Amino acid sequence: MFTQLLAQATSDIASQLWNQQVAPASIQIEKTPSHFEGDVTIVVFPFVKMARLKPEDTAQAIGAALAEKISGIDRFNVVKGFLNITFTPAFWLSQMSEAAPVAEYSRPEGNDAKTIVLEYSSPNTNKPLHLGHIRNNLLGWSLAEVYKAAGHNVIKANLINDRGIHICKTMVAYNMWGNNETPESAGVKGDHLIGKYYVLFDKANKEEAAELGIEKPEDGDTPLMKDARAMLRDWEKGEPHVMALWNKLNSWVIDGFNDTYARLGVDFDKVYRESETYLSGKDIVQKGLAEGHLQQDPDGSVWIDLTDEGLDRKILLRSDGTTVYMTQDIGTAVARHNDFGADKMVYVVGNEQIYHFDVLKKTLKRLGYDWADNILHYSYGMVELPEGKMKSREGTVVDADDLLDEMKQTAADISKEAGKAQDLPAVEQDRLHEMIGQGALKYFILRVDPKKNMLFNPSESIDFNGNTGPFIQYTHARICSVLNKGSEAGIAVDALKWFADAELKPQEKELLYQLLTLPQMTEKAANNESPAVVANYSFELAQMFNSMYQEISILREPDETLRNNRLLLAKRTAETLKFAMGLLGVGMPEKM
RNA sequence: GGUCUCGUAGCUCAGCUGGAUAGAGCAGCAGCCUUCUAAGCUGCGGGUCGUGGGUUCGAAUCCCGCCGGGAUCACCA
Repeated sequence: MFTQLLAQATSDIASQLWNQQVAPASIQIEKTPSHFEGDVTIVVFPFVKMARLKPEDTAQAIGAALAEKISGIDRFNVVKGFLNITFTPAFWLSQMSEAAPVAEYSRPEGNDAKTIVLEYSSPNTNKPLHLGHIRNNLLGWSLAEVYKAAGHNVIKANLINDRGIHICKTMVAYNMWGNNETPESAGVKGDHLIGKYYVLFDKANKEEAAELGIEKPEDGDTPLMKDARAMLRDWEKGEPHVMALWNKLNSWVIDGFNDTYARLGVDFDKVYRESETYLSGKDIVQKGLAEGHLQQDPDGSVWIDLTDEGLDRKILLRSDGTTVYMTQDIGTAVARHNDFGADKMVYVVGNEQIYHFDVLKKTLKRLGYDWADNILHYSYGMVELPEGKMKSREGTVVDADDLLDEMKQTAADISKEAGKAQDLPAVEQDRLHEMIGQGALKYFILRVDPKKNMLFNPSESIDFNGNTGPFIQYTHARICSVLNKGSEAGIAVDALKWFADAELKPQEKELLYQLLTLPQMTEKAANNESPAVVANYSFELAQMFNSMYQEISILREPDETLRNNRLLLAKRTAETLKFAMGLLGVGMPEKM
């Protein structure tokens, strides 16, 4: 974009006038605020010292030199250390025709393209997905798209946690109360059926604990917990009847997950099962012990001592020689690094596991794997309800499938009330409502800073007006409608007419500027690893468009060149919105 | 207690690699649909950017202290 040109020219001027090297990337160039005259502003305070001039004179000197170098500069003015530059109409108009098509931003030529393995979702197979999982899935998928848009190669991975005490609990409950119930016979998704038995187990276990006076039902010695632990031992031995049940229940859950993934438009290049990887890491730890990086206690357990790095002593192998969570993560990280030659490994996991990943990275480094520095724990905040954290056991969760249904229904209600899209076939309307409902949900979740906890208030539900996904979808549909009406009336968009010498309105310059910053925006989103950047950019763009063309007419403009410029801007806006929101997984309807 | 993190309008959030008068949306009030989609637009009211210092031409943004919320520190995952 032209700001890079401007930065380069300014850098050259600094070296000519004051013999100082200034990196073009470090020069601050911004859109001029609307209450000052000018199109873009260069902040010249950093040059004041080298110029040995007052800020005003420094800006004046740079401005004069720039005006000589760049013919597109019409005039400039100086306010304190701010150099405000105004370009000629012809210069502005040339920018659009020189800009690369939006489609090309999706795969820029990146010479620093990295191979990134990005793990996300990673659910437990004992209960259905809830709103917290949705945040994980959307962030993970969208982050992968953002990386791709910045030119990286991404491998999306999912490690399904299909083994352990939690699934044994549901197996015990199913054996006791299941009566051969299946998802088909119960008429529910497999993950919901399994979730029912998990809750049943927990409830019954609490009752047993209360009767027996056991304090902690979780790790206490209730008969039910003993059964569950016995089943886990049988599973590890590979007892056929246990394996059969385990396979059956897991396949139900995973089928259910896959339905939800498909509905959300979330996918994976590689799916791992913890049952296949849970033994990994043991040999690595034993090797590390032999090499003297680790310690062994008298009872045989193996530890790493990270107290000198501000952490604690952590166990890596139990006294019976079995692995723990950390051991498995060491094993899978090494395998993943070797399998994919990954430059970077990203784990999308909630912020309650910051400590765990801190230990993982430091342990890997201690074991001699220097690439541990390339591990990023992409930790996101939790979704809170007005009454506090979501807790599966207390039933204070927002179920993912229910929420998706509700969003779709709300979209349908609003659409019907407004009398929109009534002429579409029922199937199309259904698809539209799904797209809008999901647009509202995805935008709601992705527009906030991933690091922060976010609040979801079910009683107020998610908005469809204002700074929302549907607003951006609406803007896109409106533009499509204008373009369609135009072509019906024989007014086609002609890219060549753009060169005509017609002044752009200030708002149109702002819109054009925003459109031209798309590549910088995707780069920023990738560097900050934040889909929220994309969401906020899209909203600003849509808002600018709506605001401007509420009053100004596009198709009824009598001047052919002006009309064509507006059509071009409109078309470009629609393409940009579709591309940007695509990074968030939000579909853009042509009608709504 | 140690470590990490968050605190911006009544509410939900932007802005944070320091820049000009701190922005949106929702909620409230007042307007705008025989004219390209009103899921929209325009206007009004609403702020000691938790607090006290420091760094400098300049701090919501960087550093330190304090106050308040959250997370975490298992032979669980």
